[in-house]
Amino acid sequence: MTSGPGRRHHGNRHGRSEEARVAVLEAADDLLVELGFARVTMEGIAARAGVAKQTIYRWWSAKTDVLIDAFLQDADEDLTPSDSGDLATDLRAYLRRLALFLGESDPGAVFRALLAQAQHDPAFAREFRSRCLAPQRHRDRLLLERAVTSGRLPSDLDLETETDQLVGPLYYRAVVSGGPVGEDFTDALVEAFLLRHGG
Amino acid sequence: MTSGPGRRHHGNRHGRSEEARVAVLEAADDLLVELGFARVTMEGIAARAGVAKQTIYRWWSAKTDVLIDAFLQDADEDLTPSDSGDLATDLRAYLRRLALFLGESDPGAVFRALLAQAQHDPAFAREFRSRCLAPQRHRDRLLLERAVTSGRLPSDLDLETETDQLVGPLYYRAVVSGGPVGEDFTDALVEAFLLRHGG
Amino acid sequence: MTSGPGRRHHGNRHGRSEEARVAVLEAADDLLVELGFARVTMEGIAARAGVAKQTIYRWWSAKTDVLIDAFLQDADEDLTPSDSGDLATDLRAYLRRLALFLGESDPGAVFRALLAQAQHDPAFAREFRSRCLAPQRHRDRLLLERAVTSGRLPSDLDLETETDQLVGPLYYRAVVSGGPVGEDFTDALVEAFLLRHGG
Amino acid sequence: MTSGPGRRHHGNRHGRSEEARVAVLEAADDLLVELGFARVTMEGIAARAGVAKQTIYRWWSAKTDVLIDAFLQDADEDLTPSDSGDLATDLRAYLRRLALFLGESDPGAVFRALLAQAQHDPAFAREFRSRCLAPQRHRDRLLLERAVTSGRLPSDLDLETETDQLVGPLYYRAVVSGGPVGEDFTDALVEAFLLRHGG
DNA sequence: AAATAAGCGAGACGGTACGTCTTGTCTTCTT
DNA sequence: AAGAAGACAAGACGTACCGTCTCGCTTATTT
Repeated sequence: MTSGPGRRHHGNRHGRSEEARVAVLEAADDLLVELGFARVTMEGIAARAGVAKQTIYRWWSAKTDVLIDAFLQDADEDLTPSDSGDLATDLRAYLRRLALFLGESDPGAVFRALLAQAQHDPAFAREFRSRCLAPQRHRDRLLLERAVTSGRLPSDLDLETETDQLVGPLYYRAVVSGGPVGEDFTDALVEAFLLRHGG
Repeated sequence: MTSGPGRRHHGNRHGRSEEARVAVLEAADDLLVELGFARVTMEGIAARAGVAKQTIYRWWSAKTDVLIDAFLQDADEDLTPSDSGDLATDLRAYLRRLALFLGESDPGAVFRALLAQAQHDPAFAREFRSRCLAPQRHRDRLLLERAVTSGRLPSDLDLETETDQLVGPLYYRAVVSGGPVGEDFTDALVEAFLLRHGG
Repeated sequence: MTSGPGRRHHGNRHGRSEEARVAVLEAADDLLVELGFARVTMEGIAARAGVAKQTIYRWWSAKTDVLIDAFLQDADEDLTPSDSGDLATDLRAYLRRLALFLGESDPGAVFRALLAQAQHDPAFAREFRSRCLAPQRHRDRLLLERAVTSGRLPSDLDLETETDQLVGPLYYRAVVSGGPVGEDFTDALVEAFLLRHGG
Repeated sequence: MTSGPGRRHHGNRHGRSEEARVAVLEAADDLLVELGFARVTMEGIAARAGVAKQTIYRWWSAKTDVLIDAFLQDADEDLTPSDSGDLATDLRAYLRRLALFLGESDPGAVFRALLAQAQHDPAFAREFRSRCLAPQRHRDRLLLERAVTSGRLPSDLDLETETDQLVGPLYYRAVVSGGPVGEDFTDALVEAFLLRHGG
């Protein structure tokens, strides 16, 4: 219970309060899941976090900006693809985890809310794409990239289109149609891929 | 200075004003394209339409409700699949039109905005799914349905999964990744489908 | 308990809500006396009056503007000089009432607060002078004016300076020095006046 | 680049920085004249003085406290009555100087602002009366006191009431009515006094 | 010389109130 | 009866200051 070197205090000249930062991100996360995006407000986040509004505005520009940070803290760890050596196995595992993430998890709810907000606000869309979607896209295509590098897939493969065909239907169900994204479905996507590329 | 027979007046005892209805839908449509969803307000719609706020609230529950009506007026006509007899040709044509609709058209912008709002508000999501997404889903699977009925595709085909694989990547690019949805891409989706089933 | 023609309701196209107007003025008056000027806030007035902040801002520009209205409702009735025919008697009576008003009454507290605020804000000072001080000044010199008109005082009397000598010391004690303003004091001011002008 | 002997540096263990003290008082004075009391803030004073807010709060309790100090530095020197031996002459001279002080000078502006604030805040009123008004009151009655002591005025004179009649109208014009306080006016006040006592 | 300790500039913090904006309801008058 | 007008209660917005706090620096004295 010692105060280590990373311990930040309220207000000092060397930067922001880590305590406040974490409280805000957690409050935003919780409120989104509890109330839904529309009813999350800066005032609500401040009250829940026990923080002054000005402290939020000092470090974030809007509630979407808070939520991006909240999302980024969770997304990396949950979604890094494994690498067993067998492409089919890895793809099946990754799509299952992606499905759970998008459809069931709290960070997934944040992701969908931000994705929605990006439709409403072009300026935010740019921010969201570069900070959230680009890394996510990178994870989504990572297994195919590795397979090309290791020679298990031909080097002239159109990675963009192939990735879209692999994960697009999954996002579609999770975000647009609201259909179920169970193992049957994700496995079928992998089967279709293998049919195209000879697995 | 006479009023023609079809002329509807402000306030009358014979039902709602068609004039006001149309003015509201057009104002909503225009404002969405001009300002983006976030900056469309009921007050703005009323002002643009030259209509009292109460008139809007009398007939619609919220701005999303107005936009659904505005969308439904435009969507049907644009997206009914043609039927040339050749499945591959029809699929290619439909996906191209769907891509243009989602990515470029004004009704497509309304659609994306409403889809986004459905992420933020579960109650609206139900409304939107039944009134907009279900018909859209019906159009998206119509060609495959016909082909099954006419025997060109096997009757045990999983229509849901196949439709998702066909249009999912397209929605994904249009709504999520923001990538281009040109002919190359839509044709590639049809090729993949034919590889699975076209023989 | 009927709703007469003057009865005003919440929001209609023909003007403001009398109910809200009165509630705001009373709330402002009460809060000033209870808390003192510095702790009267627009939010506090709104909450006490059961009124939305916007309703206050629609009709008043600031809390001082509300207080001016609150003051004007009370001041007229309390301070109209009587006219017994005897100048000395009338002057003594008026100064006593003025002393009580400035030093003891609730409207007097409002007056002192507004006078103070006028020192702090030149723009408000102009407003306050024309709407409150000018009528007050008129009341303060009314007895002398009448006496000049009726010939009891010479027509070349410098009314401004005489009025200042009569009431100035009283305002000075009430507002500046905080000294007592009892009958001894007000009567002494009248004696001095009579000494100057021959009783 | 040497530091002179009187030079105070940031931080030392034996007392406050004279440099900071002076900078704060000057900043407060300047800002009051430039912006008016309402727009003078602790943050503004700190910024103008090139001083940390905490430094101000360490030595003063509020902006009014700063202004009292700023006022006291200027007031004494300007307003000590002269003593020519002739009461009427001295009174005329003093009232003219008092009028200029209250109505035209920068310290007079500070005085009026503090007087105003004393109306708003009873606790500050006590502070202000004892530290500013009492000495001022002493100066205002000094000439009459001396005249009593030296036998030029009767020893049973009610000094309080006489002083009020002498300077009250002047304060009244300067602070309340905003009327002009020229020589005509101040001389008239002295004439009235002489009429009462001058013989 | 090193250690100590106070005042300092800096600025983040939890708060409160500001004045504005939009929402959805309501009432009145007009057509 | 429907519409136009617009006042209303509610409550979130983003900003400005408040007064408190911690920090690391500078400096004068003490050891």
